[in-house]
Amino acid sequence: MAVEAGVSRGTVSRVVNGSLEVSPRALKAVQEAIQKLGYVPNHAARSLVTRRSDTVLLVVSESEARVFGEPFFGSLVRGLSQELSTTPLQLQLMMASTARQHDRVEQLVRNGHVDGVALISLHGDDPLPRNLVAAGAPVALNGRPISDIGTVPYVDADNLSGAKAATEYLYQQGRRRIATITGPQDMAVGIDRLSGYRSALRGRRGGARLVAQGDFGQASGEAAMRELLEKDPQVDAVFAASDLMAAGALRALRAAGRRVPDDVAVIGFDDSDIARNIDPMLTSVAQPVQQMGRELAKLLIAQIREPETRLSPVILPTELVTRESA
Amino acid sequence: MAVEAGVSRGTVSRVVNGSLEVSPRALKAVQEAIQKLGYVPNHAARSLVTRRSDTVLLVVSESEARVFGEPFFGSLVRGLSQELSTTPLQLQLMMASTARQHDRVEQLVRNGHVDGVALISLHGDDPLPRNLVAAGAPVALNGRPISDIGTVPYVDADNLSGAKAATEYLYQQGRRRIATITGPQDMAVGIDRLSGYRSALRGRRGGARLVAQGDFGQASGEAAMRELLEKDPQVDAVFAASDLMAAGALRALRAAGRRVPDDVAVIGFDDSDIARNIDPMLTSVAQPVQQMGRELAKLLIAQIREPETRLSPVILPTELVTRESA
DNA sequence: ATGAAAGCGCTAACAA
DNA sequence: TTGTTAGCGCTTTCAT
Repeated sequence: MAVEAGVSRGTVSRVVNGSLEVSPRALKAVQEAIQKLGYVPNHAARSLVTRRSDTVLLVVSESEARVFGEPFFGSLVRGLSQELSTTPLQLQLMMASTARQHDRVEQLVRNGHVDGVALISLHGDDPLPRNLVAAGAPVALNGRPISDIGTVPYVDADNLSGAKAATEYLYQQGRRRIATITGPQDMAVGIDRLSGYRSALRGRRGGARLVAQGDFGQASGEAAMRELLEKDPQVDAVFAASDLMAAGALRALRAAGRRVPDDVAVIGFDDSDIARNIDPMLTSVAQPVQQMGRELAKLLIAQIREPETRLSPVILPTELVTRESA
Repeated sequence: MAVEAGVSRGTVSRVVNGSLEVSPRALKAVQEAIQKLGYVPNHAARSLVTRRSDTVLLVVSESEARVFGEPFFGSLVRGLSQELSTTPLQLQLMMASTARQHDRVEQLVRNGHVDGVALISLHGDDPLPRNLVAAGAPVALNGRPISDIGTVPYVDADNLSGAKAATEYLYQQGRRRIATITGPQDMAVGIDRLSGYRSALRGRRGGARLVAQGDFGQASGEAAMRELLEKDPQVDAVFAASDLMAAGALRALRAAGRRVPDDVAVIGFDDSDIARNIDPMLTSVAQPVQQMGRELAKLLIAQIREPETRLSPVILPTELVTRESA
């Protein structure tokens, strides 16, 4: 390589790494040699001396993956990958739910095998992000951590506004007995979507406050809807904190002989495949999952470039997609 | 490290790599030192000398990702990751749809930056697998390649048997005018599911052959169902090559005033979220996606361990999951 | 069974 | 601006 271009290895290295202190002549010679030989720097050798790995790790704490549903994962990865492709960073993947696996992640970080870590679907108050930050690694979270970590930047959808918009929409449609089916209240996403509902109804007169608990799953939505119908047979709208629960609600409503949206309007959350394919098609709050992946990557990239940066959370807007159900 | 254990670096290396030619004494000393110091070998340094990367690359040819639906991706990755976690291999991810990106994958392989490549959601007759094999890299495909490559091992679900089982089930339920909604006929998965339908009806008397084309998407299923109803208003069953198309068919049937399953039985394929959440819940053919991920990894691992191995395709069984729609 | 030493391909500090 | 050189941390002969 160096011979081919008639320069020293040092100069080749300078060209490859975009150093400004290279003569146009040498630059050209090296570039041509690179072309001709199809030269690609050896990653291991470079990594050995620079002590960078040019790798970011995506850690999936499997446990809650189900909560978000799988499509979430694919879109997020797509976004991450997209953003990383503008850098030399490679994306590495690891599932880690057990403590043992978490230890392994910590080791990878401490030994400089990865330059940064993105964490998704974390357990409530997992200590992993804290430990990682303590180890001095760039870290970014997906989803607001429930125990406020303060120092770890995260990306999340604006669940509160989304839920609020959905509820307000129902109110504006003239609905006055608006119920909600919540997600688990030990997760930020569950809490925030309930807060949004409450906030929309605050100060409104005539608005009933009908809350039933769910776990984001279909069955829980169906049960919750039955419960709501029993509590208040007059209920004329329901905001469910997930599409799956909305689908369950739809079943319960049909079983009870209520027409949707004529008798009861239904809104879900996530704008998933199900929303588009169920009958009636669900009005739902969409979150920009792929964009969230991109922002997650950006958070990491910024920290890797500028190790001392303190980043703020990134909250991405949600959007109400109206279809047949409300 | 070496000092701590009172041995040479060479011996440490021997212990770490499980060489048999180490005295129990030295072995113990080194192991204790490793424990004490939390030593982890530097991956870059090792890779530099061994010329292995201990990394396998998962390449997603984005274009068709949609066809399978996103949940597919998540489960597959989970399986892959699970299987790889029993080895020192790391999973690296890359989206590559453009020719440029394909080139990059080839370069990574040629320069020994990855030890093997798994390819998913390939375009019909993508040359990438061939090129990769030519470059001497272990390769494994997900989904039978349409142009028979012959030398590249792949993993696939038994689409033919699955489709056949679904159709036979309909027949056994007494249905005699069984239609099908196919997937695109330029993909193995579309072709095989149609073949399965045909094979089930072959030689059966009274069985109508009603075929309508779809593209795996919901809208195409709805249109296809309308078309089928027009062609044969007496149709009493339909096998759709995807759950999405089955969901579309359900819509068309409801619009036409047919009851499911009373008037028309419906079976989908994929056993996706939608199948479980739609009303009526879909009877559907399940494929073991996570298992497919595991097998994909195994294919790679086998080739990495034994470079000259010629592997056969792995066809995994499908299963008919009966619910309300048939 | 073990130590000594060479060298994997690269970057970065230094000298020129 | 460029060449020279010293390692980065590891594995792997080759001696012993």
